Amino acid sequence: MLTKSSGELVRQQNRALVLEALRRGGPQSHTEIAAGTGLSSATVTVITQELEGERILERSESQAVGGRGRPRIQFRQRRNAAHAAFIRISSDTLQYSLVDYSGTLIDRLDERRSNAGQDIAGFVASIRATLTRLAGRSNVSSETLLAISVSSKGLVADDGTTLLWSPVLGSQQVDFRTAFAADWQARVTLNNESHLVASALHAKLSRSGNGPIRRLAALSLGHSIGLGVVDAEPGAAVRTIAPNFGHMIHTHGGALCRCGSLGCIEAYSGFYAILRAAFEVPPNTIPAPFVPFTEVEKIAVLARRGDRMAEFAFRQAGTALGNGVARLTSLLGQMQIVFTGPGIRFFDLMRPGIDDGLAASLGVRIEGPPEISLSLDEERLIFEGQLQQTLASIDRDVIAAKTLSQGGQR
Amino acid sequence: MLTKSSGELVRQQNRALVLEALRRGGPQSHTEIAAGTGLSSATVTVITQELEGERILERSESQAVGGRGRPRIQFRQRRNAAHAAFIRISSDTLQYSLVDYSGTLIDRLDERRSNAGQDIAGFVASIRATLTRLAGRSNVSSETLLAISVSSKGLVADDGTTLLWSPVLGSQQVDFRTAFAADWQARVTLNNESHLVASALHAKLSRSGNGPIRRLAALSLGHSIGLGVVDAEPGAAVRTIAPNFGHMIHTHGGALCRCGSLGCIEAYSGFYAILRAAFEVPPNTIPAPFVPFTEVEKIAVLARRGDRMAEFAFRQAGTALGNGVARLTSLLGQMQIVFTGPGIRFFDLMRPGIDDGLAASLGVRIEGPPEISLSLDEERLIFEGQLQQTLASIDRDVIAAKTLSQGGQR
DNA sequence: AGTTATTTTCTCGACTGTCGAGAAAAAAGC
DNA sequence: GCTTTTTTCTCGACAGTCGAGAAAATAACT
Repeated sequence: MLTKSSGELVRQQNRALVLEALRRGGPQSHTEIAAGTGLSSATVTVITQELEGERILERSESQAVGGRGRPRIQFRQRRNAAHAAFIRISSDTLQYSLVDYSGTLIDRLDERRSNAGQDIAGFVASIRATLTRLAGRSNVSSETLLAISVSSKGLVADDGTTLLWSPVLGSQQVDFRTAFAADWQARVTLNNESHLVASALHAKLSRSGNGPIRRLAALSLGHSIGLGVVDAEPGAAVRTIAPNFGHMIHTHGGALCRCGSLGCIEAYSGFYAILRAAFEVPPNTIPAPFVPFTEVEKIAVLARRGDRMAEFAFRQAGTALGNGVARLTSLLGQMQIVFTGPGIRFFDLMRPGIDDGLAASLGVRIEGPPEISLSLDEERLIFEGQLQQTLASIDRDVIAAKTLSQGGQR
Repeated sequence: MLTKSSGELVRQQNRALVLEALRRGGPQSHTEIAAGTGLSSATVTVITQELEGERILERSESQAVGGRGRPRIQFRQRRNAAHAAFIRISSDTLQYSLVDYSGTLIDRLDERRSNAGQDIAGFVASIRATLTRLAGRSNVSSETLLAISVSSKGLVADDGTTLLWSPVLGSQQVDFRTAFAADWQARVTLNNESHLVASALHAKLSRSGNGPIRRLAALSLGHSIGLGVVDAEPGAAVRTIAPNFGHMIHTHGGALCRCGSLGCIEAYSGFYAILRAAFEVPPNTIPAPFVPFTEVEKIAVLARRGDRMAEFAFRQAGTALGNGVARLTSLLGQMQIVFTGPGIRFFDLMRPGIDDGLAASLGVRIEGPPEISLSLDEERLIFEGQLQQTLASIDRDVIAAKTLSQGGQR
């Protein structure tokens, strides 16, 4: 449904535009902002003065670019205007990062996770304590910590803050919004890792390539299988989804998955599934909770030497992935696929199965196979995705809070 | 990416708002529009006067609602301000409809389709000729026919006008935009039927129920299987997709589908597939091009009497659908499902299979099964969907054309 | 019939926002 | 010190929305 528009909304929109330009292009002068946004010079003056008064932007007279004329003065985000915290939950560690409003990392802390059974309350309490410690040692107060972004593999609820199922906690659910409500007023979001990877890759490739990419999927291969999809319909806002891909049904009544269901993609393509298939363990065997990476590598060596069962294990994993991607494109349309995660070391072994699984689909037969590529630095992409999404959301909030802000004084 | 905003855009947005309110609530007076849109009375005056000057709206002083005070005067769409044509392609008929800007049907024409092999050029030529005849006899000129909306079962390309694959034409492709370019300047769109059904149902149920529905899928059962999905993310624009559901892979290397692939959902759940399974014809047999509805009914009678193979055929069809819906919700999230089409007469027979196919998924196990209902009047919903989408698109065009319009004179 | 009450529509001035043009500012070159 | 060049800022014009109250149009009342 449409909503009313007015002069004030126009200003909001254009303020957002200025901040977005600054995010995208780094510190910029008055004229650069005007060129980048399409706003007139006069309007840029008004908006930057306003943002300066609210202590969101500051000017840095540096950058003595030789040349005639009045020197440009650059505007940049005032670093202490806001802060954000990221918490990355993975199977073996918890990584905490603290960034300022300009997007620079100011502190980081890695905590080894004990895989020993910890109850959910203890888990949450420990995260709360560590975050408080991290913020404390950088003197970041509840006033300026505006966003907390948690990332994990697994299934996120529609509310965007509840973890429904994860490889780390199983079906023990956590609502991170309520978890942090007592300590912080920050806006809390929970993101699937692959979602962040897809988002970061989309931004990166759209910048470098020719024009924005229509649709992109990031598929993370490892012990579990993750998927993030970015859909940039021209004219509309970019939309991202983090489907429950690893636990989408591959074959009805098929192999037993770690989640307890039968026939999930993960039960064919996850590390434990490859192990199971290679050693001809019956597919209804309860999967090993952890598979050392070296074990999978051993199987890969066997497969590359021509071992039939090892070859079959990777091929079967590929077929499940190929079918899954074919289903994805049947539903959402043709898209570019980027594989990430530790599993891409074995991509060559899975490729025949993937192609096989893809070719089965009418959509692929008509429109051709999707463009497939690999990306190695998953970790960095997760961080970049978190950075982009969170700072953009802070920008939006900062904009909306215009009148409420205590700024404006000198 | 954000775009520049300005005063003129505000006016555009608010003009659109007024037209949308009129679409939703029928003819309305000045005050009703103000209340419905949230705009001030003064603004409504300016906008309605403008639209009247452009000969898009007209006032009808009727509706002598007893009561004191100055009588309300109602604004309504000027019926001749624009026209739209709908062409519905189904396996046995071509239905042409002509509507005016107020949304009332002014002419309709049904043409029996000869199933005899007709070449694609002849098919297109015949449609062009009939549309010209229909418009001619109602005196609708190329100037006022602003939109042509074609609907069919099958797979629509990303461009929104090319039919990639359809049960009617197979993989003979047609780009309807170029097909009509010579005769009309109208904006041409091609929609999947189930897409339109989903869109109409979403609008209808959102109106009647409490608040807008988050997500809804319409699944059409018949000779082929169609799916339309509406995703109304709060805050964002409503998004609709028309996936290639019938030809999404159900089982890798499975039964032979009419499209030539192996293992499509349709190859298990389409009428011909039910027939094939019930009579124990090998699943790699080339499917019958047309299955009379009465044949399927006969099998249903058998199944209801307890015939094992007939029962199995429907159950298997249900499992394929259930798995498909489970995959859909894995990717897009939980949603309400509405079944339509002739196949719902056998819904009771498929239900066990559907539930079975759904239950296999982790998402369903965690969030519970989706809400499922049936809807009988598929044909009417297709028309309503076409009406809503097309008139809304004409409204948008009309708004944008403000300055270019030859209106304004008296 | 004339007056009053009531409701709706329209008009006017204030306010907010964008824009183009040109003034003011600040540096390099001569 | 003056000129040139480039950037930033200021000013008036213009477009749009809004609230308040005037004008319009009818029913009810005397």
